[in-house]
Amino acid sequence: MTIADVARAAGVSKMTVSNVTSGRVGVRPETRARVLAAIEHSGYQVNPLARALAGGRSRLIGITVPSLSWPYVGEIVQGASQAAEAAGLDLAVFTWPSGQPLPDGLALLRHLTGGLLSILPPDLEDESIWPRSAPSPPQVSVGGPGRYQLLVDNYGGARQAAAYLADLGHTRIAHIVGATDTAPHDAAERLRGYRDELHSRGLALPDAYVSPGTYHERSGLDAAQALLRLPDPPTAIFAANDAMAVGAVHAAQDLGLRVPHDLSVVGFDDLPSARAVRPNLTTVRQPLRDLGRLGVLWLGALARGEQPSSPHILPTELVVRESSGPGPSRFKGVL
Amino acid sequence: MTIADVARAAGVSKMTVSNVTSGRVGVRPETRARVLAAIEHSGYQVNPLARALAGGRSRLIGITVPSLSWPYVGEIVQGASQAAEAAGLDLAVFTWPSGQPLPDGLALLRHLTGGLLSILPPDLEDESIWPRSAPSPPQVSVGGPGRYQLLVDNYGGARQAAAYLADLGHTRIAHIVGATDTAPHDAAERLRGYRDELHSRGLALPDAYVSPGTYHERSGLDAAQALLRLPDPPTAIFAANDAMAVGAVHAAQDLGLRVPHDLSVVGFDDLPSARAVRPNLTTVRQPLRDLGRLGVLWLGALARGEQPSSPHILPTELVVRESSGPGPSRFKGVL
DNA sequence: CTGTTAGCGCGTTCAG
DNA sequence: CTGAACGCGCTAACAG
Repeated sequence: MTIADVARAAGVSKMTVSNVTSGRVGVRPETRARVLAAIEHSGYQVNPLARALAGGRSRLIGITVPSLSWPYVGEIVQGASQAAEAAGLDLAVFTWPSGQPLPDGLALLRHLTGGLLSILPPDLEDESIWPRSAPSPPQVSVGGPGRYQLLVDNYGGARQAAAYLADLGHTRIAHIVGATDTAPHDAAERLRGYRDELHSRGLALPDAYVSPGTYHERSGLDAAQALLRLPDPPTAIFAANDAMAVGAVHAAQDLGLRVPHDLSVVGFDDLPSARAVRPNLTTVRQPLRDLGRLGVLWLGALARGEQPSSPHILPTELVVRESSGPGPSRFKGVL
Repeated sequence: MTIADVARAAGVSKMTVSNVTSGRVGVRPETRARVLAAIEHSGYQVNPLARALAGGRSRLIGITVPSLSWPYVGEIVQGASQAAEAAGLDLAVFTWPSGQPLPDGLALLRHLTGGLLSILPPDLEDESIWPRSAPSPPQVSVGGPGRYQLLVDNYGGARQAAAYLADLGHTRIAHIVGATDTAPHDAAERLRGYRDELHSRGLALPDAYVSPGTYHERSGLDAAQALLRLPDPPTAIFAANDAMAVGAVHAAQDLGLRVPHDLSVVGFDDLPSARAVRPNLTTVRQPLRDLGRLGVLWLGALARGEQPSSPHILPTELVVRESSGPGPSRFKGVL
């Protein structure tokens, strides 16, 4: 079943069939009906490969992600997926673990897709994935380097969290840092925001209050355990993501401390799990779905020849729930 | 940069370049070296589209998933992804929400991929996704209908869970059923396993002990709350997945009950989150990553002309953790 | 409005 | 071991 078969059956040329399947104008209604009937009758489907090879516009966009087992990534993809569906586009997801070489499958994307969205792309020397010489589809980068980048205000979000805890009366506020290999930039920015905010308030910040983590729940538990055993333990912990914040809550509970009464915990991300945990997590919300949605929108704009202003930095939002409360000074003063 | 350019630069024919890039034998080493040098120098990359269009074998496999925001699905994809990488294959993920029409992007898969793995595919009248007439790549189905299907022993797993609770001395064991729209077959099988096991032991099973859920944490919480407020509340709850089990734990805690002392809770799935929850969840482990891994292996076998014996049913495994304990009879007898 | 002529880039016959 | 010719299915130009 090729376009030629349909053309023969409808008594027209291949070109006319092509015009019909591509939804182009300028085909007489009765001719169109005849072609459509022939298509229906034969069960013909256009071959997207041949179409792409011949230079037709692609309605497929590609998205590369470091891993699909991180809920974080799933949220972004979900946002992109919805936006793509709304725009009548198809979305193909490729995993591209950071540090790994470029998967061969991506060569395909280059020829087949109308645009590429990369989540946390590895930091390539060259900004582009493809050899510069050849023409490539537009690409937008989420949280990584690139010509068109969509970012989240990690620095500002961290300052929000630190400011919130300080305003509650906490003076001993520790931070569990994110992994420095997975999303190094994000982790560094959150650390910087935390530091700057505390410094600006003249709060002491012992080295021991900055504890390394891996973004995994377990590392949050371990880090918090160590923090809480310090001679002068923190009364509040700001973790660089929700998973580690949950670990911190568990560490506190293991030591017989109550959250938020004895320890306040603030996370970062606001994944659905933040609401499924007891106590519900106070956290800095990242607009993850918006990230995916905007990425697809940008790709559409780029395809239309428009130039989004890059980089675009999305704001975060502090979501106060149950894992945070007043600092000890507020109580101690009264007692 | 086409194959012709490389051929010209290396002073050979296109055929020779093709032989080199396809790793075929019968090219003189020095010629091969010359070609490789020309490729390196020019930054040439084969166009997978043209290759596929010309009938070459594809190293790409496709996988369709209902959604990427369910951790359940992420695990399977992760397994498939690892197996694909090990086999030197590329994997493209497409979302295909159940109930939705076939995304156009899948037409592409048909022409481009060497095989298709479908997670929980919608129940099509016709077993195959494509029109039967045309040749299609092999497809294996995970948890859904199809010529080659990979399944999990949901029935057996549910019996394991019910038997375990009964062996602990529980006599009042309730079940929170999974969504009947999302993965109806799975939910029904788990319910059937639960029923059969309790019946075989002659345990009473009031209608009120079978409570509907949606697979979401919130529905587990609501269902458990209702169950625990029954005049004769259950002492154990078996939920059809981990998320609802977590909800049940929270419902119990909200009512001042201790888990597992006052209520035992068993889940289903054993997602990573089952270990990140307090108390750690006792649950029926599904080999999700194996599902993805096996799917890719089957696709490879099918490409080689072998016929896997279908359906293949993978066993589950009961993982005992902290959310389950002896039934009240054991204690009450002593007191 | 429709048909004709060229390719898109590569793999595959066949001869040499 | 290599080279020429042809075809995969479709679309972009240009005619008519």
